[in-house]
Amino acid sequence: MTKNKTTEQKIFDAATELFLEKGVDRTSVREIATKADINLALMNYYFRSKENLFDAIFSQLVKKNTRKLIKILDSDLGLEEKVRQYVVVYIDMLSENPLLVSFVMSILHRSRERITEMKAISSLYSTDTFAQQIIEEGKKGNIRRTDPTQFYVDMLSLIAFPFAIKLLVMDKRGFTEEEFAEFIQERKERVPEMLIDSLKLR
Amino acid sequence: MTKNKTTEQKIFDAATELFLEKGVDRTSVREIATKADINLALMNYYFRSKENLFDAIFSQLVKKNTRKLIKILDSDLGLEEKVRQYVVVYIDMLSENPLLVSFVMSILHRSRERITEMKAISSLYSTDTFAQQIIEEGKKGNIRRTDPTQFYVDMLSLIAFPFAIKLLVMDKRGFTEEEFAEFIQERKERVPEMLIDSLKLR
DNA sequence: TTGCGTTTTAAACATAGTTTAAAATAATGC
DNA sequence: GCATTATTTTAAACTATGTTTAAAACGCAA
Repeated sequence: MTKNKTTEQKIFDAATELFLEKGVDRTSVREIATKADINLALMNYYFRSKENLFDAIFSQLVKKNTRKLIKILDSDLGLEEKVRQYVVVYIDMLSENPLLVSFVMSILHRSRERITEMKAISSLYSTDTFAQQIIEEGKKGNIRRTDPTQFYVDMLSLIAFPFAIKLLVMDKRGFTEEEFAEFIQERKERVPEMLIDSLKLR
Repeated sequence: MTKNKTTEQKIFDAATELFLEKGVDRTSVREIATKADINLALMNYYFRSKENLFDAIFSQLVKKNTRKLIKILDSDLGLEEKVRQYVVVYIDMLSENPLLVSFVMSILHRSRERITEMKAISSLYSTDTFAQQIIEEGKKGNIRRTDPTQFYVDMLSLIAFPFAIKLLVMDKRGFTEEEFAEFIQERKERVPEMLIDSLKLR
């Protein structure tokens, strides 16, 4: 019963598992073929190339994970609450799926010029109600006048970068996996506080 | 006169240029050999492997660039001034050498387990007077009690990550190179302010 | 059952990093 | 100054990668 999968699905699933486990570059097509129990050439038959297969997998991963985040940004929550929820949900997401980060990093490093063409990227865009909200609240004098792009970049940086430098932090501080996880958990309070503070009038 | 370079130097220089220009993965050994005007096998003769050559180049790049940063952290400046200088010098460094970031990112993504073995990493470590300073000032009640690691990670994130997601930001906001450079320049004021605010007592 | 489009296969191809073993060159000892 | 030894350079081959090819196997409608 577990084996009604189409060939395309078998390839997709095997590749996803391997890519997440050992990284794209360190996963060979022959390895995928073996794990999926298919002929080598079928990978190129169904997906035109390994890069293409990667794109497909990445798109699916991003879509699956960013839906909730975009929903928060586009909701009608107040700015403070919106930031709080976004940070916590995002950090939880990366905590549960730490490989997503190195996955994303590998794209940023890969294919420089082609990055904007990636289908998946488009799903990273919210409808910008968040940016509008920051501008509006600034005009009303509820918060400091703030460049939404700067604020959004601050937010992303404080959320995602620690995962990217995980191994460096662990090595420098002698953290175990558990200690690093704890370190990250603390950030679910620290980061929103910092971001909201930066919006406060002085 | 320009050609008294030893073979090892010729390889090193050609590879450095190519790695920075097109990335490590997209630079072939044969290409390096051609540019350096040497035989293909000499690359393996002088450096044991391409990965090793990369390590050597990376070490040199990191050393050359981080000296100034470590000096600031280990200086006897006050905390505020130290943060200000560190952020500005770091951002300037990455602005002038934007390829350093994608270079570093590629390492974080590469060789996961071997990362701590990298010679270059050690030069990222200051003698931790900075951490001590944060703890001391916290005890004295001059600033909020703060986990130095958290603060350091905040700082690094706000400085470096925007460079890593440069293409995403440019695409999303329709920035030109100049506009992105300007965006980064603004962060030289914004980021220290944010960091210093986070230390203030409330 | 025949014919035709789809799927699968084994084999070959091009390019990558690396190794080898011989040749060329430089250095050393007598 | 020559013979020997060590170092450097070379061309070629080796292995592994992603990809392509052309034939075979399969599925199904006419």
